[in-house]
Amino acid sequence: MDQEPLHRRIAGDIERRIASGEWRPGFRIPTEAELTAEYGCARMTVSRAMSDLAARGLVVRRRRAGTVVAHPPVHSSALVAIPDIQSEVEGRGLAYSHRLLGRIVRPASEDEEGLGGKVVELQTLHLADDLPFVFERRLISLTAAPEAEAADFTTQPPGGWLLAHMPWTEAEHRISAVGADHETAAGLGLADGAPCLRLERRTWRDGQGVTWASQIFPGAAYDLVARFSPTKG
Amino acid sequence: MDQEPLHRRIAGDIERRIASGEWRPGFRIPTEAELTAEYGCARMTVSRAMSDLAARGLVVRRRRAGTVVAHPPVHSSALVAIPDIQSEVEGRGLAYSHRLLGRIVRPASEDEEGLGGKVVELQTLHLADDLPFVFERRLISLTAAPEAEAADFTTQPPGGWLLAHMPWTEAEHRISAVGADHETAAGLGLADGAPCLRLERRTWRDGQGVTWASQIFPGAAYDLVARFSPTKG
DNA sequence: CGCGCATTAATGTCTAGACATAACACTGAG
DNA sequence: CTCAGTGTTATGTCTAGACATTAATGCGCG
Repeated sequence: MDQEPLHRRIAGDIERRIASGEWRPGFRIPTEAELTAEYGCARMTVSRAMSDLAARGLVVRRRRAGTVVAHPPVHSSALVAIPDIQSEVEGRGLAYSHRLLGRIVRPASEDEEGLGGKVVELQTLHLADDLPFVFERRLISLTAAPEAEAADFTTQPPGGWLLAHMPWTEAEHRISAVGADHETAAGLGLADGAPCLRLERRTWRDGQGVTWASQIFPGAAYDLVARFSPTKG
Repeated sequence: MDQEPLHRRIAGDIERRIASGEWRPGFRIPTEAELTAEYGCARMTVSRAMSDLAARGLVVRRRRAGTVVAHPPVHSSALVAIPDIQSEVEGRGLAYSHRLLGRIVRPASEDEEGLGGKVVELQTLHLADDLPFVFERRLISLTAAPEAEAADFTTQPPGGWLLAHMPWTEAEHRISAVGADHETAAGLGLADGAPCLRLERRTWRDGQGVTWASQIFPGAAYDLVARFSPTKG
């Protein structure tokens, strides 16, 4: 009944004392030598435990000065995960489906320069149990992904196709609230101007724009939710 | 000019090959024995490099089966950081200020049970260069934070006060789009029903509810934005 | 007093082993 | 053919050392 390796137990002991508030930020933790004596093990074992805590940002280590409990970051620290639509729908136990509403190939306009010369423009409606869930407008760069011109987006939604075919190296998300325009409202079955959550997503691969997507969720039906604790990455 | 420790160099070499796409997800990385021979070092050194990569989620290690490049997570993987309002405003080079619009102490209602018996209810308006930026409603549990009854929220906004006085162990965020109700619209200087971004935040300390906050941003004026690359945590 | 230098206490890296453990692969019995 | 046992392989943990690096500290000199 060993189960837990020693270095994990040591790290856990320390973490518990930090989480409980017994050791507040700035508190200087016992040295490796002291912990080595306390646990009766080799220094490397203690060292590994402490390095792990340092890597997770719970403590700060400095030579000669010792190891102190880290001050929690003041900024950010709070996140929301943005799910893949299909996983999200299926995760709620609903049947996922989608309909391709429009598809044209056209030259990129001026403000879409990053996507190169030619793009595919798509309109897709994502449904959960046959009810409209998300209205998506998407541009895919044919410079970055020429295969997209031949891809069949009626069987696979464009997001899933891209995930499989074009890994990205950089992305930008933008979340905002908008009133539904006429086309969106019609697609989602809402009144014009109804509040909706818009998620814009742009991705690049090595500096070349790959895709731009605007996904619009009915405000009443969908929330982005995240639950987390500060110590867990 | 050594600078970089060997284990870091090894991990870096591997990471580069993963990032470049040379080693795709599922690819089986050379074994520790092979890398040990290649770099002419002890196995522990290679092991540490690989453990670090595994801890960061770039590779998956299994006994006997070896180490393979991890498949990027389908869910999450995409995040938005939620900033502290004051930092956000000041980060844009604007002057931050706030006004306490209302403050009462009352018993918690039924659906606020998690907050305990008595709560402080606050309405605060956050301003950027004296223009309305966020309308915030907040409840603070007096069970979890009795000092809140005496705190002066006209000098320090409740979010900042809590950050300093009550560290949380768990939090939940919820982002949604709503139409501005009459009170909110008045505070922000919008028309009733104008689309707004609502950020709800609940925090707990050891299972005891600490606070609930609803922050409403004018849809036209504010987006949550995040830019990132997949390998960086 | 203040400045520079040597001391030394702490972490950082690395080695060459050892044994433990998980899981794939094979083999022989039924 | 199937299944249980067994061997093998790769990772997981741990040790007892060694030397390197950093920076706080104290000390002596001017």
